[in-house]
Amino acid sequence: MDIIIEKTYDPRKVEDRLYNIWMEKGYFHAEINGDKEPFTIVMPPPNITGCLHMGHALDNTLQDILARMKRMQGYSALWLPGTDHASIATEARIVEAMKEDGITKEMVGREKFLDRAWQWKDKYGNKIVEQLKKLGSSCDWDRERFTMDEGLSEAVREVFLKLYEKGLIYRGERIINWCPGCNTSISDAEVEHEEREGSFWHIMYPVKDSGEHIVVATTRPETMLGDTAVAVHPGDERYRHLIGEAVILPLMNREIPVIADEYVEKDFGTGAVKITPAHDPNDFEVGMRHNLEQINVMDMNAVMNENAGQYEGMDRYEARKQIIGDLQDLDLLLKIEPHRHSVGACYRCGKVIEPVISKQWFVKMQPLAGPAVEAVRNGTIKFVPERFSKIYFNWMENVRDWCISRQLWWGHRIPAYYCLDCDHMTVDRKMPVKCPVCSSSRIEQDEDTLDTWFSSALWPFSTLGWPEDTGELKYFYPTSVIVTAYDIIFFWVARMIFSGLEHMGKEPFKHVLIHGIVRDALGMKMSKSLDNGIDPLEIIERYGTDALRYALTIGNSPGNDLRFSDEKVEAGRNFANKIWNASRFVLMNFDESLDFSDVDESEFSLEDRWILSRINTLSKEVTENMERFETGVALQKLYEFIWEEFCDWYIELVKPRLYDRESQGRLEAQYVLNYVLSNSMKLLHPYMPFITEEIYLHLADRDESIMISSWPEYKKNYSFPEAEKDMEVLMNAIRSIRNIRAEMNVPPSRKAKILFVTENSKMSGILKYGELFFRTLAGASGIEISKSKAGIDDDAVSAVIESAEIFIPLAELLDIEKELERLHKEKENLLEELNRVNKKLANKGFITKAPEKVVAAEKDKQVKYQEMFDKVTSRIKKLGK
RNA sequence: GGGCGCUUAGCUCAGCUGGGAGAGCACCUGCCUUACAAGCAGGGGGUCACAGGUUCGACCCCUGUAGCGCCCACCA
Repeated sequence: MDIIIEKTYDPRKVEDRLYNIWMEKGYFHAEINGDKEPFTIVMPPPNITGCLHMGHALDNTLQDILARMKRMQGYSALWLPGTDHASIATEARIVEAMKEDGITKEMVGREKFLDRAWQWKDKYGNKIVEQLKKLGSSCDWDRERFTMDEGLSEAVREVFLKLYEKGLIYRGERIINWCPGCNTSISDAEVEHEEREGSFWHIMYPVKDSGEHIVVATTRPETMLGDTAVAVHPGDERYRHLIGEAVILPLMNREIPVIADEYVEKDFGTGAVKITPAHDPNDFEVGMRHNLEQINVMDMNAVMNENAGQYEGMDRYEARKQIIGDLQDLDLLLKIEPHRHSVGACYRCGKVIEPVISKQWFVKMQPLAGPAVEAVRNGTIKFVPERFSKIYFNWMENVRDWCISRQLWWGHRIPAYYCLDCDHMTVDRKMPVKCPVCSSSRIEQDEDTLDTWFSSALWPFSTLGWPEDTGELKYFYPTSVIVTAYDIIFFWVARMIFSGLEHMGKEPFKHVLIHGIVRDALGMKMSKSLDNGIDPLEIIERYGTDALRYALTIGNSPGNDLRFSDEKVEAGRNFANKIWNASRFVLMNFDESLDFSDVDESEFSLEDRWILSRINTLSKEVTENMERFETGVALQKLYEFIWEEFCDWYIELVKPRLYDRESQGRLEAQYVLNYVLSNSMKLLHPYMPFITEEIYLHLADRDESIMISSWPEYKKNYSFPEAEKDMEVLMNAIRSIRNIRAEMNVPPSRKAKILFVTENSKMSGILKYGELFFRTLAGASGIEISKSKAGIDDDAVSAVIESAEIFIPLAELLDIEKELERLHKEKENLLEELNRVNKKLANKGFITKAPEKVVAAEKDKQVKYQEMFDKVTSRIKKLGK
């Protein structure tokens, strides 16, 4: 058995091999099974442009943890993977690549461009899938989907048509966010607002036929070329006389009216606002109210157009500079104030977005938002942690119509068709052969594609076959939980919720598990521009997948960001190695010839019952934590159990029984070792799938794979609370003795007889049973238990534990002064405890109002501490002449 | 302008529905003990940001303050 030979766990020899076996055996595949409850997770589809980063690693680790546990619990657990075409990001990458060859989109044309895009998808789309496999992801790869698969595209068309017919999708001229970098419209959610240092330019607009000027303040002087009014507050005395008058727009020498509108804040700026309906969302609204002309002064690259007069052809910022200069020359620039204000930028390319009026497609949000809010409010869908529902409400309740058309080629083309002869528009699943109005066959499809998120919004049901009425949908939908970072609640989670409710009539998932983002060791967000990203694959190469998964899970609570550091991964690797060696120990002391059916459970020793009881409790707690999505706490508990209780204690306790081949209870020890290790591996498997499987497969009591083994459940017959208490007593005694020996610098070779003094017969029974442990673990040459202190030498070191005193005769090593000092310190500690308890019990309020159990526990402590205190005191008296 | 989160050991973070403060790393001491030095045993270290309040009892609940961070927002 190779496992026994290698002293160090080498993940590279294990991981790929096991993953391939799991794949071959089809363990990841989930079937519709009426005898099982379904458990479903759909993976947030990574972009086909992407490389696996730490965010993916975290997200998918969490999903895998849940999927693996549920699978072992007997659910038909489906984790459905896939990828997203990511229209805007992918198209940008392809365009970039083409640029290097000196070609543009337009040069090759739409069809050829799409060929390239599909090639790109074939080339890179699979990369991330392979990387996800390195993570150990137990996805059902047979059901892998891509947002532009035929079926999913059909779902997109179906939804579009449905919403259109319902009046929830419309086309119209509105002011939208234009990204001059990506050359497309984007939705409100895709605009990132950032506070920036800017300026507030105060510009004088001359009032017509009067020597007066009206001063407007603006952060964007270049838009003045498109001004069609100046607005003031109706109640503003300063400007009342000007309402209805005309002002001359400088530089353009155009007459524009002064209007009154409530929108204007009297106390902000100068109280007079230039109105540019074509380049500002607020001004657009004002313009609508006052029937103002909309003058677009820029083209789609944010370059000034023919409406910009002499500034035509200049970039918007170049024009700004020029305009400021020209105004200065005309003496119309009153002043420039520094001014912090928020600027909208494209979340993809970072370019400052330009609000422009454009004909686009929109989803009407009000009717969809209502039920989506209600589903979370009434608990049908639960956010974990709960606080994120607030963020969701805030967004959903204030959401504006969703601009869904994009001026891109890569994506789902909008299923709207225009007759070139009569302009009639048809929205349908496929292109009409003839125009239903004029019968012309000259028909063209809308040039635009849909927002990427329009298709991913359908992911929980489109991937299960919708709009077909599939068995998968019936069985696996609604899904159980969606796992994602808080930064895409708006983009994705919110849209899945209203889409699921609208098209399926049911919520898309029961729980939304939100996690934070992964930061670097310094707490900085990992980003390409900072180049501080850590490559998960490199970590896997160096430390193994299990160690990475450990680092991403341990001590993290839902919703919180986590800092990633090598130290954490090292801790994970060390843990894996610890497990490895514990397993080596178990296997080295196991013969295949043994038959566990000969095990006599009534022969279980104290330590056997203790560890069995402990893992029994542990499995209950871990299960509960995991079902509450507290994966970090659960893993912490597993770590402590395995390392401390199992390795440091149980294994050490049973060594004598194993080394003596004739010893009684040897078989039972081997059984318990196997049992506890096996169950520990099962509980740990969701977190560290590889090492747990590798070990599990070597154990005596095994299934074909840990993946299809059953999740440890709480067993009444393995609950031994009494053994837990008694063992605790023994462990405390051993700790006390070790402590003394260490403090007195007693060399390990120096064995000493240990004397226990106790009047408690149960205690003496336990201590007697523990003799062997005191010999092997506490440097005892032997023990003696007596009821009285008579005959105990003064040159012994002592310690008190509950209901017993411990004496270690160490004659020549003993320094009385030092010993007294130690005892005094001990006495002080006990006094402190005693005082606290006494004070508590003297409090009438506590006695009458605290729960009985708590009061009783305190009373017990009082007796215990008093007794221990007395013993230490008397010992001090005895030694201290 | 709203909203949210964080502040706990030197560092990074846990701490479940209030009932004697925890882990990893770092540090100190002693150990190559036949599973493991990626280890074993022992140890030091915290006024749980601050100020009030509720309670018999507060790291935990309430109010306020400060510092840090994040999200949302149409005051140009």
